[in-house]
Amino acid sequence: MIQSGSPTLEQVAALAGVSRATVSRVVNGSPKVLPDTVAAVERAIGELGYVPNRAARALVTRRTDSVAIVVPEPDSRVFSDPFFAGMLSGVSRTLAPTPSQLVLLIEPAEADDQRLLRYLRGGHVDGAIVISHHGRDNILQELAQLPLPIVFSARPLGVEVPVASVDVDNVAGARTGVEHLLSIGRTKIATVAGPLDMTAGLDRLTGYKQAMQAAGLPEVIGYGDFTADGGEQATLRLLDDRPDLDALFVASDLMATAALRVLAGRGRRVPADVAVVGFDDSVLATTTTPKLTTVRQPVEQLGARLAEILLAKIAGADLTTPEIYSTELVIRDSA
Amino acid sequence: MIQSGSPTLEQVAALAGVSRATVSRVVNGSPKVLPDTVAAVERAIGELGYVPNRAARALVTRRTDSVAIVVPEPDSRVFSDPFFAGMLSGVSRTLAPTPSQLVLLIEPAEADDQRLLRYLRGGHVDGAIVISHHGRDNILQELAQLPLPIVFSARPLGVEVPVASVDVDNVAGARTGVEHLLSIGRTKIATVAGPLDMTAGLDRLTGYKQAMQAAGLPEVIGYGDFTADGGEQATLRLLDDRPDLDALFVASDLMATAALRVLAGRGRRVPADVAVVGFDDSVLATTTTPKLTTVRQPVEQLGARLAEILLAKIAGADLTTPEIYSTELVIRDSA
DNA sequence: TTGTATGCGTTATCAA
DNA sequence: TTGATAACGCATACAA
Repeated sequence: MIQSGSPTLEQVAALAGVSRATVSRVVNGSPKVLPDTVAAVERAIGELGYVPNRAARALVTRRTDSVAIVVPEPDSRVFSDPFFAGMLSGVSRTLAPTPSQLVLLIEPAEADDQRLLRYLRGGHVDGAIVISHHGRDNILQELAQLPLPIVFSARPLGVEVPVASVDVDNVAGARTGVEHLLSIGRTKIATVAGPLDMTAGLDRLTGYKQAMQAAGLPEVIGYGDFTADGGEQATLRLLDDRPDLDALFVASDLMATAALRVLAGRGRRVPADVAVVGFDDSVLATTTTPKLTTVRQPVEQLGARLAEILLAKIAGADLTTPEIYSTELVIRDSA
Repeated sequence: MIQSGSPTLEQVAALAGVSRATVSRVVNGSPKVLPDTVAAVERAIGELGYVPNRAARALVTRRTDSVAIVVPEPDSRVFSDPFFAGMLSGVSRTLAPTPSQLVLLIEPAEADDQRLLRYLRGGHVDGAIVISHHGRDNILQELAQLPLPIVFSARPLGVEVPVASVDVDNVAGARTGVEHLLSIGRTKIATVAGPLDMTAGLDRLTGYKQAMQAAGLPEVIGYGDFTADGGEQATLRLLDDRPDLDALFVASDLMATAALRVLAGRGRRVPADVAVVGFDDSVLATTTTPKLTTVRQPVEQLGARLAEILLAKIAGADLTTPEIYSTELVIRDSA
């Protein structure tokens, strides 16, 4: 609607004294154009301030030069999650040097999946990255079967077909966190788990169980939902049930901040009385008192890798396997 | 590249036994089509799973049905800022029921403004929202003068032409925060200010000064940069210079978390010895110990309003004035 | 190496 | 109310 006076290939061609086709070749970097011609065309382009019309190009190439980030999650909590922020950062950094633009697809509150699927099926984007922080949405299966290059940010629960995905080894990460608590002499270690309909919640609980079983210690499990409130409730219950706890493995930093607050409220010193290990190493980990010892996942790198895989798939690569990266224990003051 | 078999208007027309033009009318909800015809066309559309080709449509209508969120800020810190998250949430919620898609434009690390400006000038989007958290970028002036509907998330510093913008009254908000500290009997009130090349940093400092002057009290100012580290340094310096402080007005929640940690480290009780008021009411405000008393800005609503204004401008409205919303003091435990 | 001609899928203008 | 037809700006097969 704006660029009514925007110059076209035609006008550049006229000014440069060549044909439209030649200008097109120059614009697209075709090798077989005489240097002189190239120079003339580029001069004309500069003079006119020519910019290719994306719509016209997309119409004939059938490529849109844009990829979607799909967030099948009406909840605005997703945005304030440092996980999402890191992903976005990694993805956009990888896309920056390419011609591809990033389109954000949020599932509207009414949750009409069909609108989203129709959009993706409509060829408006060349591919999609699904930030499926929450699992078991029945939309995941449909997304996975779309005739469109697609990558998931975590193994999508409940999806049977093989799909490309990028994630950390949540099981091993959790195990490492618990093993650290064991190594500093704690034996009454409880966990505040995440929701079990998410890969992250499920796998981190598994890691906790593995470490406890290997140590021959009894499991004490509280269930949260990856929110601060949920973490608070779970911690309160755990403390009531097992007043003698000496350590807490909390499945996310956000829930860990709540746990720290609850412990302070109950007069328990951290880490002297109760040691606490979180998961994420998000910005929250350094804003707490004491600073949080936590299991770091390289979120930005995951996002970058997600974008790389998608670009490769768009270019024709056949990638349908999960990629798993490792975590790293970051020891600060809480354990 | 994908939708090679995607049905076109032509095919729908053939199946429905009408012309392309008529199908187009039905798709675009033209009132003057016979109900019977509409029904026939819709049946064909459903049967074929027809989805309009956006590129073809954009080519002729010269509208792209997409708007950009521009982040002239290579720093990935922007993403992890709850401010950005809230904005995004508000914008996307407002856009959801419209046909417009959200394109994310991040300035790549090399900071080549020209690429960004060329894209915006190229008619790839119908309008743009600039999240200009940082000010004085010299790109702001160029953005403001683009022949494109544009809205700023804060009064852009250093831009002389009138532009549409949405922000809170940072001056009044800060004043309210300081007045609360005064009302609970504090008199030795320092501030940890934000950077002065940002609207938010500048205005909140002004608000602090106004309140202190009105109370006839001396100003004690430390300068941070809206990061946790900066807040920590500034707080340490303040405490060294004025050991007798009894209150702190910190210009952002993130810096306030750092201040709380420093105070705890120095053995000062909050709020008994030193009362602390933050600014934002982001998720951080409830993850600290004690929970933060802070000045709330309705970030999501600002984002929503930003989108509304942009849509209005795209529709032809001539809006080039700032809109200022008010803040609200949220009293928790730190003051 | 360059130019000509054609078509991509849609909307809009003008007749019918 | 509907249909035929001409753009929209570009890339590419084919010719020269």
